[in-house]
Amino acid sequence: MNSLGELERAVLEHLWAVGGPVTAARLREVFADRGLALTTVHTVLTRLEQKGFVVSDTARPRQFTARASREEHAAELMHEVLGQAGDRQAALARFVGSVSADEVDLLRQLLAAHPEAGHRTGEPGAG
Amino acid sequence: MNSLGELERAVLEHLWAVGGPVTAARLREVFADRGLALTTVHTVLTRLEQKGFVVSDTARPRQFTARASREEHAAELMHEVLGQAGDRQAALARFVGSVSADEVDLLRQLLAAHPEAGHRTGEPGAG
DNA sequence: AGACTTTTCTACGCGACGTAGAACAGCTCG
DNA sequence: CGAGCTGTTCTACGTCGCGTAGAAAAGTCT
Repeated sequence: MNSLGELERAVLEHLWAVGGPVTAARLREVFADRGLALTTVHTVLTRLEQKGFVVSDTARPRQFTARASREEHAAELMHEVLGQAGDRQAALARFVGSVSADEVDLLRQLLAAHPEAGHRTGEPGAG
Repeated sequence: MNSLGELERAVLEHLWAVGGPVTAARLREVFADRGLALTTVHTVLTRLEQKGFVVSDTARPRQFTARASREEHAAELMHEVLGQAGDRQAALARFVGSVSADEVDLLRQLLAAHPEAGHRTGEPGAG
């Protein structure tokens, strides 16, 4: 599922941090301390692209961009994990049952502002 | 993070399904269709134990048990994923923003019944 | 003690990842 | 248009995790 290698992970993290498109050459500079060859960076980027975590344009100095933000990615992963749980509801319950108080409050706010779902507490019935 | 091989995964799934302790020999029977050697099953169980997904007693025909239920495991993984997100709140928001309507409702119920946190939305009398 | 069961040790093939050279392709200067 | 530099693709190798299991050691039963 989330099987990324150390370098792959680091590269993806950087793409997330930058937010915008980055070239292989630029990334190489960023990871200068590792003394990587340009092809190494390229290979990693290509693999990340094959795995769907990164996209690139067709411009000449190819621009690589994280397909989703770090948070979107995390949210997606959470869904994946939830999907593996068999009993999604039970897993959700466990999850909610173990988040911090702060996050419980946050969840409440999030749900209060949420547009979706019945929320049948006196709905006129929009549809 | 969640890097389990196919067999490891299958074994863990079975331990979850069974719920209770299982011996290597029993597991071998369960996966008879794969024609595995007993040592293979043992190796897998040992690796799962090293990874912390399984525990075993010291009884002679060693009994292996999943450390957590499937749902607990999923919830733990969700936390791990959330932890990787940098901005936990943003990730939570993304997550909530993309769950199904049914699950949003479930989350509301879960949070309503949740003992933790302030929940200052006008409690009836608790206080 | 002998026979059978269980556990440990060791190892091999394969695929993923870190790593990079070699070759190929496109832009630039003249 | 051609030489040269930059960027891209192809191929490969070492390492490690996983599936797989044999051999041997350790424990159990009668």
